[in-house]
Amino acid sequence: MQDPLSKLPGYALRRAANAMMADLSARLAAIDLRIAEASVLMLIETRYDMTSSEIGRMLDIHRANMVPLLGRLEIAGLIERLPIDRKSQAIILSSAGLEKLAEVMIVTTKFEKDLLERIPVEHREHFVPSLNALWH
Amino acid sequence: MQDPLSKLPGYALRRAANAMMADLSARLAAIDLRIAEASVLMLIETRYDMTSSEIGRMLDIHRANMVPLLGRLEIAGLIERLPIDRKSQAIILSSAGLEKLAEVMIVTTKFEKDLLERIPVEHREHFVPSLNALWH
DNA sequence: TATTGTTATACTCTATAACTATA
DNA sequence: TATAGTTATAGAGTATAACAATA
Repeated sequence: MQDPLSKLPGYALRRAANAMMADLSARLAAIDLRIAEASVLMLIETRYDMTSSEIGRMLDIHRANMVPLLGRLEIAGLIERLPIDRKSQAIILSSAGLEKLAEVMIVTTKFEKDLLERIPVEHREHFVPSLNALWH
Repeated sequence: MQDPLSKLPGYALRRAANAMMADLSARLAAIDLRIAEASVLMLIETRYDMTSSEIGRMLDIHRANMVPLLGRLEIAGLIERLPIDRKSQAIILSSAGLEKLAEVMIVTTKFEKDLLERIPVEHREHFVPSLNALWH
């Protein structure tokens, strides 16, 4: 569906992100996860000392909104909470969470591959650096 | 805020779009418009025979969600409805809508300029073609 | 039969304020 | 004083189903 707004970078960015995130959402729904939930699983694999607030700051999710998100992951048995002190707790992957993460990697690797292949090869290497310049 | 997900094209796309749309939202709020509303004003400038359903298809907005959107624009006096037949009506800019559109163009032109300038010059020309390949 | 405009509804995502307990 | 975790709530955005009227 062509329209006269396609030449605007901001408009193209919005449409592309909406289309790709709808695609990713559908793929992750097949393994019962939302995008933000999958992001959390991927993020906490690398460290075993991240608090809910810290995860939220890294993923740009308000800590108030982390509560139901982590609640769902905990009910699904994918994460555990380890007390750091009497105020904070580390969010870590459970063994079921580690298995789920393997599924996440299969889904996201395929997704990222399909995404990149849609971009003409002469533009492809410029894609991630451009995007990261917009929010880093 | 660096994190290990930054290298993933899909993740970078989501973060960049969220950041830029938050920026654009704030700029448009200064002239009492939402992003989708501004998009409609820009789109209907070019033609005087577009129906609500047609606008929705071009902007990827469900026609059920066009109802409150156009309702707000109509209450603000920015659009008018012209009967095409007894079923359809054309959505056109009012004179106030045309004035508002001039403000929209000032805001969005500055926004698009600032956005592009954040992208390193060697990547810049590849940006819009890459994005449009993802949803066109 | 297909489409337009509409109503009603629900779910997700995001944002803010406020509270407590602890650092 | 600042931060962590939480509750409650509200505003957006998005999605589906269903309906009457008209093409």
